[in-house]
Amino acid sequence: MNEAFEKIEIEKRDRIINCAFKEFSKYKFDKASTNNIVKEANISKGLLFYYFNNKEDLFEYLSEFCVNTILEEIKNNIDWNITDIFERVKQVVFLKIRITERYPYIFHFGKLLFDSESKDLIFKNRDLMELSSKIYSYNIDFTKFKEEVELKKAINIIRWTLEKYGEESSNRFKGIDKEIDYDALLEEINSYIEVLRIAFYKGEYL
Amino acid sequence: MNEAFEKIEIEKRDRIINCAFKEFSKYKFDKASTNNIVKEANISKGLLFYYFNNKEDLFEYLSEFCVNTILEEIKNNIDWNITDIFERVKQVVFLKIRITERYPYIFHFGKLLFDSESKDLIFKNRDLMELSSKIYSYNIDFTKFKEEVELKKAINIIRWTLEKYGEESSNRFKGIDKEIDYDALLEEINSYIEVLRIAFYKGEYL
DNA sequence: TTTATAATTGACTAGAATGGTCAATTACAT
DNA sequence: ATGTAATTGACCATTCTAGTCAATTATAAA
Repeated sequence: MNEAFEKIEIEKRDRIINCAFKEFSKYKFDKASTNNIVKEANISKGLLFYYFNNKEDLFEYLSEFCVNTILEEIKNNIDWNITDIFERVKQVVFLKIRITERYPYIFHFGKLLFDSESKDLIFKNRDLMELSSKIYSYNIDFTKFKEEVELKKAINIIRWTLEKYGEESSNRFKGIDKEIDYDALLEEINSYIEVLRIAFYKGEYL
Repeated sequence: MNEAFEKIEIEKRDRIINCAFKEFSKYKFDKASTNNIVKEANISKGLLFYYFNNKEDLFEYLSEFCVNTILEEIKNNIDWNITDIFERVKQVVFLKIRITERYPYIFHFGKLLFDSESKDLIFKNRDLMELSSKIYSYNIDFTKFKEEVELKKAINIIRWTLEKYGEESSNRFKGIDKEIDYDALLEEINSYIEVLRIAFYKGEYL
C-alpha cells in the first residue's frame, strides 16, 4: 500500500505529510478534504490515491507516523541520567522544537489524536502517554521540591506552562511567514523555567 | 433580522445558540453545517433562516452574543475591591463555570474567535482582551509576590494553569453525559490555586 | 367564530464539493 | 527499444451545501 510512498524523495514525502497533518488537524477526519491536500501539496489527485488506498488509510499512516516520529526522536535523544526535572524538561522542549521545524503541524495532529473519542486512536496513543508520564517521573529527584507543594499538581503546572507557551507562540506565528527564531523562543522558555524553579524548589537548590 | 429570534422562549433560544456554538467551534465557519445545527436543535431548516438571513448573520449574532455574555457576567459580578490576585482569579473561575453551565460551548467558540486570523473578529475581541488584562492587573496588590519572580511570567503561569485545567476537565467530560460535579471541580481548582500561592507569594502572605 | 398575523414546517432547489477511478502520459531504468 | 513505475487530471456518482417558499399551524385580536 504505502511501499510506493516510502521510497519517494524525502522532500516530497514530507511536503505531503505536512499538508495532510495541517488539513486533518484543522478540520478533523470527516471535514478534511483530500482535494485540498493535493492542491496544497502540489500533487495530482491520482497520485495521492496511488500512495494510499483511501482517506482512511492516509489517516492511519499519519497517525502511526506522528506517534513514531515523536516517540523515536525523544526516546533516542533524551538523557535519562539527568535527575533535575527542569533540565529534563528543557531537553524535551528542545527536541520538540526540532521536530516542529520539520513537521510544523505534527503536534496539532497529535492533539487531534489525543482528544479523539474513538477508542482505537486512544489505544494508539498509549505509548505516547507512557512516554509523557515517564518524562516527568523516571529518575527524577523529587526531593528538590518544597515539601509544602503537592508534587502532582506542581508537575501539572510545569507541563501546562510549557504546553500553553507552545500553543500561544504557535498562534503568534500563525499566518506570518517570517521565519521563526527558535533560539529566541528557547531562551524565553528557559526564563519561564527559571520562574518555575524558584516557585517549586527548596531554597538550597536555586 | 433577529427581532423574531430575540422574543422566542428562552429555552429554545438557548438550545439553538448552544447547538450553533458547538457546530461552529467543532468545524469552524466554512465546514460548519446549518443542516447539522437545525437537526441537533430540533428545529426546521426554514426556521433558522427565518431567524437569521444567512449563515454569516448567524455567526455574527453568535460572536456578539458570546462576547457580550462573558463580558457582562464578569463585569457585573466581579468585586474589583479585592486586591489579592488569587481571590480575584477564584471569582473569575466561579463566574466562568456559571456561564459554562448555561452555555457549554461558549468558551470554545470564544477561542475560535480569538484564534481567528480575520481582522474584524480580532477587533470584536478587543473588549474581551481588555477585560482579561484588567482581571490580572486592576487594583491587584503585587507586593505580595516574591521579588525574585518575574511578575508578568508568574501571571501568565497562573492564567495558563487555570485555562489548561479548564480544557483538560472539559475533555475529561466529553462524551460522558453524567452531570458534571462543579463543586468538586471548584474545590480542585482551589487546591491548584493554593499551590500557586505557595509558589509565588512571599512567606509572610501564606 | 372569524380574521389577520406570526411562527414553523420540510420538500425542494441549483450548485458545489466529496472521495475515488482510470485511461493516458511521462520518466526512468535496463 | 522496451518494460515498468510514477504521475496526471478529466471524470463520475454521490452526498452535502446554503438557502427558498408555498403550505400549514399556532396565536392573538375582534
